[in-house]
Amino acid sequence: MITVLLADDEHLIRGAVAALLGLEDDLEVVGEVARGDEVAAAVAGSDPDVAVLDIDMPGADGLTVAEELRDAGARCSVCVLTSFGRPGYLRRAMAAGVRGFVAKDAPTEELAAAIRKVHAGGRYLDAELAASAMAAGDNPLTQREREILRLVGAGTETSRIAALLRLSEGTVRNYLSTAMAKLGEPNRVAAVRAAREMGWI
Amino acid sequence: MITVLLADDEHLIRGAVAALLGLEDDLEVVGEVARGDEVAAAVAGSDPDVAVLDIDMPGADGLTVAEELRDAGARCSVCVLTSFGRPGYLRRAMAAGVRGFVAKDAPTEELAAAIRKVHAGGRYLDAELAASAMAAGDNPLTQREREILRLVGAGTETSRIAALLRLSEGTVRNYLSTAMAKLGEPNRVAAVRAAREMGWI
DNA sequence: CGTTCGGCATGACATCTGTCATCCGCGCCG
DNA sequence: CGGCGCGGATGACAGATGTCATGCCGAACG
Repeated sequence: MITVLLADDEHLIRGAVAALLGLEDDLEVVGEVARGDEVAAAVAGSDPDVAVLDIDMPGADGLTVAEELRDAGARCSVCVLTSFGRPGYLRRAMAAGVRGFVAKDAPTEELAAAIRKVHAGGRYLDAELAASAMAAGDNPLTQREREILRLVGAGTETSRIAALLRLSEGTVRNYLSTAMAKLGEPNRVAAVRAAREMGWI
Repeated sequence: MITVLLADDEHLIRGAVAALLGLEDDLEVVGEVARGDEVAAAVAGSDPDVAVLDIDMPGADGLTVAEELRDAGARCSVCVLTSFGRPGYLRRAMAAGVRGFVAKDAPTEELAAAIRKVHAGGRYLDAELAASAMAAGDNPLTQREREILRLVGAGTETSRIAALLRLSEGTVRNYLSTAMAKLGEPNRVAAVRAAREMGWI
């Protein structure tokens, strides 16, 4: 029997996935949490074989949590679940020692298959996702560029961003300009959208 | 036995919800589709008692589909499933004759309960959602403002928006200005974010 | 009927944004 | 060591953005 911990912020989805896994004879859901920052405690408490983490969560996102678990030397394997085909996430997940990567629009059987494979010490990559990650290539954005794109995406004014990062406004605009050039987008709104889509911010 | 049609673009989630509903003795999932524009055909084909529609779907969003079903005089009741607490969606759903409205982060039991209630001719509203809808009030944006916010959100340049809508650029900026004022946001990015959050675009 | 109001539309103006040339500092390699 | 490339940082400038005053039209109302 493989024990599983589920982390996803949407209660209904979490329950539905639990129901799905419950249909498998060799899988047992031993814990559920709604926030990234609750995962560590739950892993310590219920000691699951595999942790299934959604990426978009309040508290801490799934990838950050995976990095924490690796650094803490946790016993359990990690399987990440992602909404869209954000290729950039895959690299970070790999770096965090995640061995399972499943897209939410993958066929139903894939999740259980991924959990088994990961628990056996293997890797599981959604084929579509892996392909789009190859196609997209590396994240070309620097730390500063990502930071500023994130703030712009939150609707922050340029002046506030400059103050927050102790930069001149011109510098902030300049980072945005290089980011827009790298992404091939004509303005900040499009750049934020594109970077989000790629999983680069 | 209540027959159910599921519409959600994420395969895994759709399968998981189907598994969840499969646990209920009186519910049977008789069809699944991944796109809004496939719903009408599936309803005609499998003649379900209740259609469970996600709002965010390619092809046509859940609310548009609900309006279509109502206009076509479809027999089946509709239960809408929504990701975030986008209060603005609720009003549109009500107007479209939707009688069930469930948030994806609602407790697991709520979906089955909503389906039964809706099938019996009653209404089902997620309490949290209803409360936030009351708090948020009406959508203050005009048709034009919504149209332009949507285009800006897609990263379209002002000049292209003007061309698309046969307006002068100044007019486009003006609609954005009034939208920003109504939303209390300082720039277009923030305005788009706020409007999305409220379910107003 | 006249008035009033809200949505639509425009141009002019001040401000903000995006681009460019430039400089600094650091790590790397011949 | 000297030179090169890259990320970080800046200010100046042209062009895009946000605001404002204004006008038009149709619906609502006395």
